Formats: sequence, structure tokens, C-alpha cells
Amino acid sequence: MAATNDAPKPGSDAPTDASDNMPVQGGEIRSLSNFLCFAIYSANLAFGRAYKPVLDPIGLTYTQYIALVALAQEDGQTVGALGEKLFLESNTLTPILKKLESLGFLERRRDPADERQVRMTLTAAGRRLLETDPGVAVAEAAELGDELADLQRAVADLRDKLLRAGRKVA
Amino acid sequence: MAATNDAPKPGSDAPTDASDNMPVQGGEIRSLSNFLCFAIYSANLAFGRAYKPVLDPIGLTYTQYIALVALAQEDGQTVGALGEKLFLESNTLTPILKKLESLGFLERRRDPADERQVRMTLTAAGRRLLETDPGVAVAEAAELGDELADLQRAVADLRDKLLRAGRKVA
DNA sequence: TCCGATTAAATCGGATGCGATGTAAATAGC
DNA sequence: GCTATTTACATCGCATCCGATTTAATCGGA
Repeated sequence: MAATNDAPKPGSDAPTDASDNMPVQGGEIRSLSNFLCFAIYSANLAFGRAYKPVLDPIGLTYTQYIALVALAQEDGQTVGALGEKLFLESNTLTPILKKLESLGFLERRRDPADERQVRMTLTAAGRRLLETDPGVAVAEAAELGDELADLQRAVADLRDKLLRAGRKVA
Repeated sequence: MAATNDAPKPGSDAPTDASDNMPVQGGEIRSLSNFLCFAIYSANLAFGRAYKPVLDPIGLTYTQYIALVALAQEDGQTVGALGEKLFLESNTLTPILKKLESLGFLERRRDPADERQVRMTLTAAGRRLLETDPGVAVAEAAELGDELADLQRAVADLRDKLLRAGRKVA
């Protein structure tokens, strides 16, 4: 029972069925947005579970891994800069970064020129960790094809539209 | 690659340059899967934030709303059945369902024929809530177009591949 | 029939997200 | 210069997620 990954239709791979799950037949739900937000919602959960077998052995959670990947882009990033990349704020990031520091994957240091800011750098151990590139194993296991890039673009566009809409209203 | 899209400087109002977000330049990251999982990850957060202005006034969280929508499909669903739709288990659902019950949006009752199971039904208040169809407002505010259906399908396929991969490994 | 699996929820603890608030450092304005 | 404001993190509390375990009910085989 290892996993939590029960999928619909236990005991079968249900061919590309239209197992859309969710607000579908029944005529109850009207908004297409509901379908899409649920698809994203569950796909995000699915990614977390797909990465788990790869991340568990190296002692990282899914979120910690994402943070490390973003940190690997550039040394000396501040919490705020990282937050812009990840769309997260210090209230969420600070505990995660402290955890990653305690695990020895990164260093946090106040910027001498501006003591308000905390700058972060991956340690050798942190960099080594990413070199195994866990994402590759996941992509292969899931047999993700080439539409990957297009889909990434479409989802990123969607995200940006949603964030723009939010700023308008608020 | 990924981010060349003129994303509108997400987290802030400052006209920061085209913040590409994530594993892009720098040549540090290799796997396309990383781009995609991050896009999904952040799109999910964005959906939650987009729905917030609509859901806050009616006193629901994003997850609670998703659960209600799934519950509206059919009366008398069990926790397990709902969990199959949402890819969640009782450890996550039970607290949420208890909360929704305490808010008066649904009823939970043990099945007399099998006391292990809990069956749920929306109350009139719960049904009324969904009739406002909050998703419509979000879709309009975000100006989501018609690709919506295609994207939903692509993301759902991705999710199913990931879940299948997880079952294989585990 | 009786007892050991199996099953469906629920509970518990750890790790996110996130709004609201706190704190210290830097900046603005006079 | 000196204070009011702003900025960058950090803290706190609540609401998810999720693995592991528990409890209660049902099922199954000898």
C-alpha cells in the first residue's frame, strides 16, 4: 500500500478513458474554469507523488527540491528574489530555507551592505545533489513526450493570466 | 526555452524585467520535467489566489470549494469515492468535510448498511452556494480563452501519466 | 462459528502555503 | 540630524497534504 497513489479505476489501466474525474457529467457544473483548476490541482499533487520515490532517498521534499533548483540558478540570491521566482513569500520560504541550511545544502548569510537581506548560496553538497537531476528519471518513468515544452508554455501563460487577474481585482 | 514569455512580473508590482522564473538561463538545469512541474506548481498557487477574492466573501477556501464541487456531482458519496475523484485520502478529506459540515454546507452520516462508510449530501445552503458558480467570474477576470478545454485535457493526461508512473515504480 | 485478514475512516505528526503581524535596518522628508 | 515611513525577513496561527498508525466494522476460510 505504499503509495497513496490510488488512481481512479483500481485494478485497471482504463485506456485513455475519459475519466475526467470531477465536475463533469451530471450537468451540475457549468464553468470550464472548474475543470481546468481541478486538472492543475490534481496534476500538481501527481507531480509531488511522482518525484517522491526519487527525492525520498536523498532526503528532500518536493517543495525543497523546487527551491533548490531555483537557488542553483544563481549564487547570492536574496529571499525576496527567490520568492519572485517561486511566487512565494518569506513566510513560506524562511522555514524551508532554514531547513535546507540545517541539512547542509545551502548557506544563509546577512548581506553586510544591507543587513535586512539574507543571501543564499548552495553548498557543494547541494550542488552535487542537483547533478543527479531527479527530474529526468521522473520524465522517463512517466513517458512524457515532446509536447512537454508546449504544455509548459501553455500552463505558464495560464498562471500569468491568473496572477494578472488577481492583481486587477485586488 | 521556458520563460521567455513576457510574464508580467509576478509577485510584485515593480516593473522588474522579464522575470523568467525558474530553471532557465545559467544552463544549470537540464530536465524539461523541472520546467513543467514548476509551471504546474505555480499555476496551482495562482488558481488558489485567483479564486480567493470570490471565495473569501462566501467563507470557503479553495480546497473546500473543490471538494464541494465534487460533492455536488452525486448525493450520498462516501469519503473514499470522493477521494478517488480528488486523488486524496481520508486523512486529508476528513478534516475538510467536518469543517464543511460545521459550516452547514453538507451532511455526513454513517451508512446503516456498512457502518464503516460515511455518506455525504449537500445541504440546500451548500447547493445554493455553488449556484453562483464562482469559477465563471475567475475565468472572465483572467480572460481565459477557448484553449481552456484543450489545456484541461492535456494537463489531465499529464496527471494520469504521472500517477501511472508512480504505480509502476512503487 | 470463530478468528485472523481486509477495509473505511479517523487520528497524529511533519511540512507546506499564506494572511496578519512583528522587528530591525534603511530611506525619505523636513 | 532626527524621526516617520518603507523595506526585508521572520513569527504566528490556520488550513491543507500526506505517511504511518489506530479503531471499528466487515469478510473469509477452516
